[in-house]
Amino acid sequence: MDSVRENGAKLDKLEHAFEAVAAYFSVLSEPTRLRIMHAICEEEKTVSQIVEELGATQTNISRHLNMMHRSGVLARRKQGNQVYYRAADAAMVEICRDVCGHIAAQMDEKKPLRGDLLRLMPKSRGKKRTV
Amino acid sequence: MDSVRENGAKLDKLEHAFEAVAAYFSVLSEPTRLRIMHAICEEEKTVSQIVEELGATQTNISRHLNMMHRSGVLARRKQGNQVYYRAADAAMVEICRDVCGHIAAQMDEKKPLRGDLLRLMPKSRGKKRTV
DNA sequence: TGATAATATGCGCAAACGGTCATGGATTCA
DNA sequence: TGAATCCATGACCGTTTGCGCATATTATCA
Repeated sequence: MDSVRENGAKLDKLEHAFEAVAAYFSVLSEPTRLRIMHAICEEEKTVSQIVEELGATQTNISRHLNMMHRSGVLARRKQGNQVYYRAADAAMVEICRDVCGHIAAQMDEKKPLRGDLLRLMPKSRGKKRTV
Repeated sequence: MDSVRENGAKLDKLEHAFEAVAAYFSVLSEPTRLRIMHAICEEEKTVSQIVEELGATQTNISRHLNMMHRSGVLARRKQGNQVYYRAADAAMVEICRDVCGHIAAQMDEKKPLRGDLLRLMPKSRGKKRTV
């Protein structure tokens, strides 16, 4: 019982789990990806819609969207020429909302955007808000 | 109402907020930092305790601890020779626990460590668990 | 079929990041 | 005071990451 070096097998699993969790958080650790979440958490949108809304380049948005899709947090649907993306991981959207509330609260001890940040979630199914 | 370019002032705030939220998630987007959270979320520990428990180098742990402290998620207390670190952001610990549960659930559709991951939080004040 | 629009991707680049080694600063103890 | 312990930090390095440019791919439309 000296340290972390004993029931090896299980520990490897735990290690692997930490990497998975880190990867999960990585998705949300980038402003552009957060803006994307913010843009499509309520309704699916096409790549070009998102590009226009965020004022970013198509290449960049496409990369982020693909990354998020591979990570399983976005789903996509192709319709003719265009591809619609939407949030596929309700838990992530909720976590986003929680953290946004948390940050907004500790950012505004002066009142502003909090509402906007919280908007990250559609009809907020009233709940937690540890804020 | 063409795009994102209208009520500018507020928008800048929102932009800044996205960066803050991304920074917040960045803290959790690294396996070693997650292991640190896992190690001290229940009780404060000294740097050397953490180093030994994680089997990492003192330099590396120290850097992460300082980073997490500057980010406001850890608090520290110096006592004599040593420095005790502890979780200072209850919301973050809770988010960790939520995500760990989420990931554990979608990792084990085969049953293992889930319990260990959830242990991330001490006496889990029964709640959500959207899992 | 050829032109055009929507999206994805290979390549290269600069910056950020995680890590190590060596060292410095502070505190305890003999 | 000097040795030893604990922690932080500067310098450096390889890898990853976010980005843009150009190009490929796919689908619509004339």
